[in-house]
Amino acid sequence: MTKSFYLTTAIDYVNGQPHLGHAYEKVVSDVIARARRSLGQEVFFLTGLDEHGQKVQQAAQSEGKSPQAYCDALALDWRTFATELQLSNQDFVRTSDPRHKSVVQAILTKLNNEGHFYRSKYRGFYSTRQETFLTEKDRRPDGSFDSIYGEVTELVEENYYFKLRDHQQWLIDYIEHNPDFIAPSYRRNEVLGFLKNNDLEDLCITRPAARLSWGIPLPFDPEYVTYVWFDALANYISVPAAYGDPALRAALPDLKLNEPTGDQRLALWPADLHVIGKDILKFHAVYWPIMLKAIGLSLPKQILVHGWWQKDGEKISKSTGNIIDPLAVIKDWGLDAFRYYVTRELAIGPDGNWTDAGFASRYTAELANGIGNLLNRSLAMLRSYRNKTVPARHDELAHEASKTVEAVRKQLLEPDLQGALQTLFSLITHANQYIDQTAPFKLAKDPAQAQRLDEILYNLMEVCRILAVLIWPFLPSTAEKIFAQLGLLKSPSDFNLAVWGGLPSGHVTNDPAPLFPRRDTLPSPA
RNA sequence: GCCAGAGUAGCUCAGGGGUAGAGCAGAGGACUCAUAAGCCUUUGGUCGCAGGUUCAAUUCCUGCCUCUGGCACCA
Repeated sequence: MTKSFYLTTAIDYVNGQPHLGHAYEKVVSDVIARARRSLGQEVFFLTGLDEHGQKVQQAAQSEGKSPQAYCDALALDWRTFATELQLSNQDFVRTSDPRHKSVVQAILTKLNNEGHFYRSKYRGFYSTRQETFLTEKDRRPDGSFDSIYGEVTELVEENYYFKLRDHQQWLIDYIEHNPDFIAPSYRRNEVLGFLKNNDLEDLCITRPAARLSWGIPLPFDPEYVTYVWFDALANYISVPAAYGDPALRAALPDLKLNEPTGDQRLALWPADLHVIGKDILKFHAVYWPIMLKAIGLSLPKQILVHGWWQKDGEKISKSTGNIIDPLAVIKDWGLDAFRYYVTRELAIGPDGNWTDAGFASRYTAELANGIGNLLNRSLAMLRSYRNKTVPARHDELAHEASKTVEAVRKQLLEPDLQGALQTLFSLITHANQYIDQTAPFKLAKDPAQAQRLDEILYNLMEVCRILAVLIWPFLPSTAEKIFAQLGLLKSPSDFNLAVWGGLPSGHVTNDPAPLFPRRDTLPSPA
């Protein structure tokens, strides 16, 4: 059993409908997953939902539903969302899954037995709305609390805590010795700055069941449910454990979950990549590694931190109506146009700025006039001049194409998705220049130039074929369409197909049809 | 306030001790296979401000100004 490339997204809190930020993270992750598969790796891509907590409990109550029924309904929307984005995830985890609960309880039992937890009283001001205790730092000069906290009450509570204090130094060392552990590097610097300038405080990992019943009960104290950390973060290992991952089974020998047999067993841990938003960096780069070390597991290879989207230079906000509805955009422009814009517009890391004009501009200039038109004009010429039949192989653009292929391969592995798209589009530009320089439409009028015309047409068709393979991780449907128009029966999902000379002489293509029809309207307001 | 980082063409950004670069936008042109697409040419800049080091600074140093991110929740 060889270990798969294991890739996760953050699991989203099931409190409302998916928006652009969720869609972005999922698409980026999916492109990486598809790229790795295309390059020949076995990939396990996991996404899912975080369902426990007070907000869900309250929302369910106000709708007169059980929390589980409430989550079931929303989970349907989120699964549909994943489908609409054409995510290629292998599994979809929900923290209310029985398999997840079993793993969480096994972890808690083990860490409790090994003395990682202690019980302690805490008196403080509690904000129900924010589900958090407030400190003196949260107070305003007049002693009151900001209205974002809602009603604040003072209460005394006994809870369980996870000892973090002893873990600070090894974690600093680990991050310093593993420069790729947190990417981009400025996020790594932030974490190191935090770890070096603050003393870690122990982590409160429970809530009294009396106050919060919608959670996973502590196996050693039914008066409590576990809270956030050992619930949500644990999804990354609960699913591998359910698939019988050897590393996890070894770390959690008392796990009460049937082990799958034969082909269903998977080796996934350690994760190769956690894709997360910058808001949850600390949890993933500080708490999570410490939890894993305590459990006795190795750390994920990389935490890749993406930025947030703005719209028209302003913060996206439901209350001001400054929002993007990804599903509306997809309905209007097509999924691949959406996937293209969010991966092309910004690198993974910095914040991005969504503008409808920018979206329309990339659609027209790059998708319609770029890749769409290149395929269209190339196929149209082959149809007019050679009755759709591919001439003998000729290698005039082979060098340029293979240079592009190798550069894209590197960028996909990094992963530099924006860079890969830029590289790939340089081949489109090159092919368009080639058409102008060689003017096949002039040669077609002179029978004496038939040989030269054959050569040019072959080069164009072959570039289009290779482009489809390169673009497949980003725009799977478009890549399939290109192959279909080229009359190819295979799927463009294998990077090995991006080798020059794949089109056999005599092969007959199909008719051209615009991949991205030009349009003159802006996307409808979300 | 503290810690990073950034200020370069209308916009987004790359670069880097010695005549300033790309893409998009703008202007002009030749062509016609194509989704009136594509191609070629081209106008734009005291490289944030002030000092310093140097034969030479946009680049290195110092100070200042402005902005962004992090330090508290949120994809």
